[in-house]
Amino acid sequence: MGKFYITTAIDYANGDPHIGHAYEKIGADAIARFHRLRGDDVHFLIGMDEHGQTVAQKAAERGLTPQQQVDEIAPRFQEMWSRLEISYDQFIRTTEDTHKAGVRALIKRIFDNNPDDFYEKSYRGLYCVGCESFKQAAEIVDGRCVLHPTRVLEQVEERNWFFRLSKYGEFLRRLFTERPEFLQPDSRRNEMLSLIDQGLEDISASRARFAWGVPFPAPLSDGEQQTTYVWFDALPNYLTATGFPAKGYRDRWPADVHVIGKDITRFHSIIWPAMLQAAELPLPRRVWVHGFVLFGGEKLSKTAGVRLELDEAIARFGVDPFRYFLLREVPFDGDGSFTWERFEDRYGADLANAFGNLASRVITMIEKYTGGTVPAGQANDIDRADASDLADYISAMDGSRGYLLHEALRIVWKSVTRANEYAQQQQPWTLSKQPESRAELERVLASLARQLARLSVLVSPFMPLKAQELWESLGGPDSVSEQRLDALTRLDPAGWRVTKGPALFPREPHTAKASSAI
RNA sequence: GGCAGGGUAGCUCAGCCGGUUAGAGCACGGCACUCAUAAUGCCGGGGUCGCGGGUUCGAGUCCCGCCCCUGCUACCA
Repeated sequence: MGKFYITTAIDYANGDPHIGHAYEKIGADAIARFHRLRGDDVHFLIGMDEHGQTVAQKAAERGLTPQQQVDEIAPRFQEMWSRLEISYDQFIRTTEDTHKAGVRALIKRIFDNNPDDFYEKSYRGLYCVGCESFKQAAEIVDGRCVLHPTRVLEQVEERNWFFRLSKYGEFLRRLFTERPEFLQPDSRRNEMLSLIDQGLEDISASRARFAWGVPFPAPLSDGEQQTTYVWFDALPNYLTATGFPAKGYRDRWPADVHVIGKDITRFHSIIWPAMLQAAELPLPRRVWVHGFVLFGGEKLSKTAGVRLELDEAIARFGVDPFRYFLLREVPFDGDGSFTWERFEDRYGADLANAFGNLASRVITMIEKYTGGTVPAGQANDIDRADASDLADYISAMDGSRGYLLHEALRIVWKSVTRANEYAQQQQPWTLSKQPESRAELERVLASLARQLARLSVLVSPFMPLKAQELWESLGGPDSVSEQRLDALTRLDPAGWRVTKGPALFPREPHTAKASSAI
């Protein structure tokens, strides 16, 4: 029991939300909901990264101001997150005044506490006018930018503020070594350690070339006013969202976990902690790096034409099955594939047949055999086996071994299978035909109802709507989200009035095997 | 190129410090059952454990070489 501040990467306002964005939000949402089930005071942050050249450029192309452009995109993300039942508590936008003020305060704080960490330096590099950015050696072939081979790279020199990241190599190495949970999975931590081994280079903290951003709080020595560069603008959102530097930010900061994609590991595990250390502020407790959703093994990318419409995926079976599928099929510590075939298999096997049908058969039997009231019964071996699974479920969800959401779902389905096996073995339908077996029948139905009630709670972080639907169908009090995991082994639905509703996960005629065979 | 991880049934994967007939889920086949969304349960078929050497009484499990895949190798927000 305590506060739990969870964040996701802020999304760049240069397009619509896609499945990659959705995967991260859905995973973080499951973690947030899990913590609410534990009784934690959860604060779940999502947001938009709205500054930078690309946004300004896009806006210019459309004859809009950058602000108009981002004002148009942010609501589209928010609508999608609502649709996906993402239970965020706060939606931050880097164009908010409080964020901009917070960024400047953070930078000033570094100037105050470690004045040597910022210094002016001329940055020389090959600048591609096509990309409007400096190019690294790997992106240059025959002296030309690989993306714009017809343009000539310009040798450009720019004077900027630099941040002394190199100073923090040893600090970060100790952080990763002494607090291995800080950065997970292990593979990501090892990559960052090897990066530190290679030696960290200082990074620029301001830029002259674009104005759509936060004015850097200190002018250069010649008086030139520059704009805060990406790291110092985007990363602090997690801190500025708490109100920093206003009093009270410490009620929330530090974040308990930053949930991010593997492409931005370095920013969150190297640059961000170094910035905070330079400002002498507490570091986040952990950074969790998830993998990517591939589409049939291919990376989703606009250029390669590999894309999957979120709308289409949601429309297929609804929001909850989509959430379930992503979190079950794509391991949260690595990459995984989305395929329609797999989605249909999972929906049919796990949701319609195993889980949905379990709910259906149990509720029907209670209606038929005990008049719709859940009978009373003592805990049995099944409850003990479920309790053991519950412990595994918690350890897969609480971050202690990483956020293994796919693992948690696998464990829940062990319980689903156990319930179906139990029903088959006990055969309440047979018991119902023998008046002398009445007590036995009630024990069995009570057991099945307990199992189902627990399942609806366990499944709720992943499928909040369906979990609530089942909870209501069982006649449970309040809402499923108000239940507590620590009370789950004592959860007793005896006396609840069940109501059989429509199938939880209807099997669709056109996906049934019978119709696919001609 | 360097560093890291991986290549195990049709598919997705488990197999810790080497030890009897290599496991799970899905898919597939058969049987049972009827409470249920033609759902469920039980049984079964199916694997040269990337390739080639080596160590060992014994190797997916250790060592060497090779092939293939993935990630990282820093200024894109």
